[in-house]
Amino acid sequence: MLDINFIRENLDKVKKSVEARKANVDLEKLLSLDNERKNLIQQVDDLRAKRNEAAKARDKNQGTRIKDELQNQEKKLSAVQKDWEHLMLQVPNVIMDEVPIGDVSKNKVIRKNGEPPKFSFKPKDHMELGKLLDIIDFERGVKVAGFRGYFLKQAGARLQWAVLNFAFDHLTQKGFQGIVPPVINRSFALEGGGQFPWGQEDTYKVGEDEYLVGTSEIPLMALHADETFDMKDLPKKYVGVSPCFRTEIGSYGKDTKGLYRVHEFYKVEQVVLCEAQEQESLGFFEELQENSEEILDMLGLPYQVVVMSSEEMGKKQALQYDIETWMSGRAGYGETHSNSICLDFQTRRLKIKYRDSDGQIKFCHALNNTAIASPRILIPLLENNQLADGSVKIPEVLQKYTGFSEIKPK
RNA sequence: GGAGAGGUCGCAUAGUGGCCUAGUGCGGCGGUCUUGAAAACCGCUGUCUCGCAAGGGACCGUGAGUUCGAAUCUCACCCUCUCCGCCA
Repeated sequence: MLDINFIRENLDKVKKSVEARKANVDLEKLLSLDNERKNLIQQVDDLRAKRNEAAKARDKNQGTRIKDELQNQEKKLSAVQKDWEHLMLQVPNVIMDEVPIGDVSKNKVIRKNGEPPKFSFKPKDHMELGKLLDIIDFERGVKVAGFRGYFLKQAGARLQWAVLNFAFDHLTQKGFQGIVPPVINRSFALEGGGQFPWGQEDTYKVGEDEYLVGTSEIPLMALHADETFDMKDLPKKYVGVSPCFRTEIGSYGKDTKGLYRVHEFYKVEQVVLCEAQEQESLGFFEELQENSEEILDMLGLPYQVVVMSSEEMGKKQALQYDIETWMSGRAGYGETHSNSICLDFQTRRLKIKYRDSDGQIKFCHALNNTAIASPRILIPLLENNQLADGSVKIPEVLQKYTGFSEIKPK
């Protein structure tokens, strides 16, 4: 959420951002509602002041008269307030200068790292390999779980825990606090994290007010909702690991085969809360980016870093880098990581604050980035490391977690 | 799931319709004293919101309601604790 004062004072900037994202928000209506709201607040406050006086004087007649008028205006105010809040939640974050304006074609590759492997044979995709090695079972997965269901078996199951553990350990060693968060979250957490209203249909609803989160970023952000930090307690650096759930309703016909787009997966996620200084946040953005790239480097996976365009990035982000990892089965790059700097967009919704050195209370800045998500990351791990007979070599850093260095056809 | 108790300003506690502009203690900040510190004493010390300001208003778990007036009464909900039951 943006500050209404910021919207008023930087209307052009906000408008540009809304247009660049092709977002659907009526800013004019918001501003007129805001005026109405301010007037009503003034009126209601005046009436309350009068009511308080009348009550003090035990003036029943005066009191009754004011009471009626007050109830009237309060009703109006709460209706306007509700519409106002509804619209405020729909205003996307302001994009940073670095964001390319336009659709997916404007996504900009800024860096490539590692060479895609060359094969002397036609590489198999992970579905074939999964079957051949007997480590993925899609047929029974669909039988049991429905569309996009899967079982990971034997070495496949071990491999998934290995990557997750590897990434989790790696970040814990770097000073990130490891967290296993709840994944059934109340609506305030999803709304606060900026998942709602935009991603509502991609979210499973499991209770009156409870939802399955699509990323541990949601509970990790909500963790400190309504808290005010001392400066000395910042930054907060967390690494969460959790299952993630996504309906993928918006991607109905897309990536229908394989492990690429599934309804449930596991993810190790980095989250940072820091002071509200753009330079400092950008420093953490870099740091989170390096961490993810380092993990891919250690796994020996080639990748490219992409700056997401204004229409492709999420509504809560001010700037978003994705990492696309080389997947030999498709002979191309596929998204595996997403790095986001959200400034105070989420923390304002969640009321996560800190007391600055000047005594002022400010909203923290927040960032999040994927460390590793599986089973999607198994795609390049299997496809890029295959041998002619379908065997798959395990990257060295994972071997202490898997306990084997190779998966062989049965 | 059943039965009780409870949610008040960072923490602890007082407060059962108007003297609550929420008291007190602890903690924190500043000062006096001291070579320095402790102790003692004095003062200050919540958040949000409207306003250029002066100054208003809101907030006692959340939301409705009763009343001229609600932390206090009514209803619903959420959460915590204790005991019992069930259970990985």
